[in-house]
Formats: sequence, structure tokens, C-alpha cells
Amino acid sequence: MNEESPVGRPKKGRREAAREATEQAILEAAEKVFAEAGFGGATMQLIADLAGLPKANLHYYFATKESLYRAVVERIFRIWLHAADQMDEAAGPAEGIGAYIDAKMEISRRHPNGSKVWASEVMHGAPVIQDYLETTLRDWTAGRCAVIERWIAEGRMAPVDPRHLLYMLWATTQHYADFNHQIETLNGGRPLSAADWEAAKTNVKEVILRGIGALD
Amino acid sequence: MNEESPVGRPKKGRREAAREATEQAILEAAEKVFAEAGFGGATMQLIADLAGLPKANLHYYFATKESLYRAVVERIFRIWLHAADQMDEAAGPAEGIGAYIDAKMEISRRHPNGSKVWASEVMHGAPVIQDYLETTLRDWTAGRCAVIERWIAEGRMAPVDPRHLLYMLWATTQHYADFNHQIETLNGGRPLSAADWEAAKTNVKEVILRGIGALD
DNA sequence: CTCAAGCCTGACCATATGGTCAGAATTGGA
DNA sequence: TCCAATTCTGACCATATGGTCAGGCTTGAG
Repeated sequence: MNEESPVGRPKKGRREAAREATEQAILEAAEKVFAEAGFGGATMQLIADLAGLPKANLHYYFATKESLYRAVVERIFRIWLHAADQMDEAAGPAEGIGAYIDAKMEISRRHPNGSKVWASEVMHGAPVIQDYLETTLRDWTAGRCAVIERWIAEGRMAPVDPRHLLYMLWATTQHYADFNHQIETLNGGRPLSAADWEAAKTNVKEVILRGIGALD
Repeated sequence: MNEESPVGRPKKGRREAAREATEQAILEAAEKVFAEAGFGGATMQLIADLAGLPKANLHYYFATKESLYRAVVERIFRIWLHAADQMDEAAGPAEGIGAYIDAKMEISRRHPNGSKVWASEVMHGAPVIQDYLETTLRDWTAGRCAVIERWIAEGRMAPVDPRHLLYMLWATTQHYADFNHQIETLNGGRPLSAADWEAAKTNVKEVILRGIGALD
């Protein structure tokens, strides 16, 4: 789409690099503000302040609040999907689903804001990513359901409804991001420690893997 | 708090009855609008329209947007807690936790908007119900953890961390309310049927109860 | 029936917010 | 160095929204 230097690598000039850096800073700030205030509660001014640039400059990079929001949501969606690769090359349910849980828990830990924006978007009826739900996500889901059904047919796990199993996986893992405030409050007001996170992961995996008969 | 007619039943006059009816209509409308648009995205005008009265009248019943929002959140919280009673009189984990799952799934089915408002509130850092989290919810949680730990000590279920088990219960059941749009989209764009809900309940119960070793 | 208390409402206001724009500052290739 | 393209910015605007208020309407106790 753009001229590049003779070398294979882009080798972006100072200008392009700065642009990308600014864009990332904006996305980062926007993700946080959208997560903490919701789309309606977020203000371009707040995002601009957090990103460290004047509001008018924000509009130079993202024409409207909605386009910025869309960029944030799409960014998260990409991370979501990428994390799901874990499940593909697995030999059986214990490794496959176990790895998927690990990956999703790690995302909840590292990108709680992204998870919250996603949750908010879906809760409000997916006004901007409805098409993704109907295409990419639907296909992805069908694919995983097929894998799970194969495992069931092979007698490697109990005959549970794959659809509802996926919902359980999403729900339990994302809960640690979306409700982290509640969890921290019940944890004495302190964030989960590394050990706490390990315990959480282990518990989720144990209960679910045993629950689908993939442990014995 | 108020004078009542000689009879035991309140027998509220026309006036009082109308007031309560209006109040309920407002709360119902507000719950829906807050759920669909978030606190920041919701407008008093929208709520008024949905409740079928002029905006100024809304402010006669609820002075500010925040006080109305607070009323909605507290209403949900009460339902939440009440549903948890199921778990108390149970003889063991299978019945107790099974009944709790049933109750929470039923709430997700009947009060999806309430669940969403709650989720949104917690996601945004619980600005209005932080005190509830630190008192009522913390106490409630401690009580249930004690019950679960007793069951574990008695060898009636596997030794899982009670805290994380509760999170799993909350996450899985509330997911059907908070993410119902996503679920419906993956269900071919149609709401879950009665049979679908039964299947969901059964699946959640089976996986979790088997997962905590309370089925054999 | 009377009338005070309670309920309802249209019109209005102050403010906050998303977005615009003209022009200044900077950059980097020629 | 020069200059066109790109990036940045303060000032500004139109609109939407939460909230107010003076006055009209309804209710029900006496």
C-alpha cells in the first residue's frame, strides 16, 4: 500500500514511526478510558489527556469517537482470536482445552481493559462488531465445536454440548478481567498475586477438565 | 413508616398505589435503558419516554440520574442475594450448588437487564455500590466459603478453592444474561428456546458438579 | 363541596461534549 | 537551503443533556 525502502523490512522513517507510536498511545489510552467509563461515559478530552496530546490532534488520527472505539474493539478481537490457536494443534481435550484456558486467563490478566471493552460492546448489543459475530466468530465457534464433538465421538471426554462448554470457558476466564474489581475487593482490596493467578488457573482447569471427564 | 388502614394489609389508597406503580415503571424503564446504553449513554429523556411520562416528572420521583441509577442497582443486588438462599438449607454440594445454579440461571433468563447493569457497575469500578461489596457481599461470600469448606472436610466434594468456585458459578450463570446477544447471534439470531435453557442449565450443572466431584 | 397537599408538565437554562477549522510548526526529500 | 506535505493546535461552534421552576391539575380528608 506504501512505497518501501529497497530492503525487505519496512524501515519506517522517523515520521512513520512517530505516527505509529502516537496511534498506539491513543489506542492504549482509549482502551483504558472506554473500559473505565463505557462508550457513553468516555470523553475525547479524557482520552487526549491520558495520551498526552491536545484533543484536536486526536481527531487528526481518528476522525470520530466511534471510529476510535471501533479500532479499540477490533484490536481486542484480534487478540481474542489469536489466543484460540492453542486449541488447534492439541492431541486431546486435556491439553487443548487446558492450553486454551491458560491462554485466556493470561489475556484476562494482561488485557483486562480490552476484555471489558469487549464485554461492554457485546452487552450493548454489539453495535459496531455485529458483523464480526456473524462471520468470523460464528465460523470460529463452528470449527471448535467440530473438534470437541470429534473428541467426544472418540470417547476422550464426556458428551457435553460443545456450544455450552465454550460459553463456560469464555465466561470463567473473562470473569477474571471483567469483574476484577469485585474479585480484588473480595481479596481484601488487593490485586491478585502471581500465586493467586496460578491458583485461579489451576482451579478453573481442574474443575472444567474433570467436569468434562478429560482428566481420568 | 406510614399510617395504614385498620386491616392488616396495607390497603394503600389510590394515590399511594399510583405512586408505586409509576415508580416501578420508571425503575423498569431505567433498568432497560441503563443495560442497553450504560450509565453514560443512557439519557433521562429516553427513560422518561420508555416509562411513558415527561422528563420533568422523572425528576419528581428521582432527583438525579445517579439516584435513579443507584435505585436500579440496589434492586438487582437484592434479587441477587435472595436467590442465594437456595444454597443454605441444602444437605450437600450436589443439591446446594445445583439449586444455586438453577436459581441464578433463572435470574439470568428473567432479568438479563438487571444482570447487565450490575456487570457494568462492577466493570466500571463499582462507583455506587462499593460499600455493598465490602460489607454485604464480603460477608455473604465468607459464609458460603465456610459451607463449601465444610463439605470438602466431610469428603463430599473435591478440595477446590471455594472462592474460585464461587467465581465460576457467578461467571457461568451470569454469562447467559450479560452476553445473551452474543449467544443469540451464535444461536442463529434467535433467542434461546425453553429447551435451550434447559440444556444450558443441565450442562452447567453437570460440568461443575462433576468437576467438583459431587456427582459420584 | 372546599381547599391544601401532592402530583404533573412545558418551557427554560447552564454546561459539557463531539467535532471543525484556519493557520502555525515540523519534517524530509530534492 | 528550500518548500511542499504532513502534523499539530488553540479557538470556536452546534447540539444534547441533566436539571430547574413556576404554575396548572388531581386527589381525598374534613
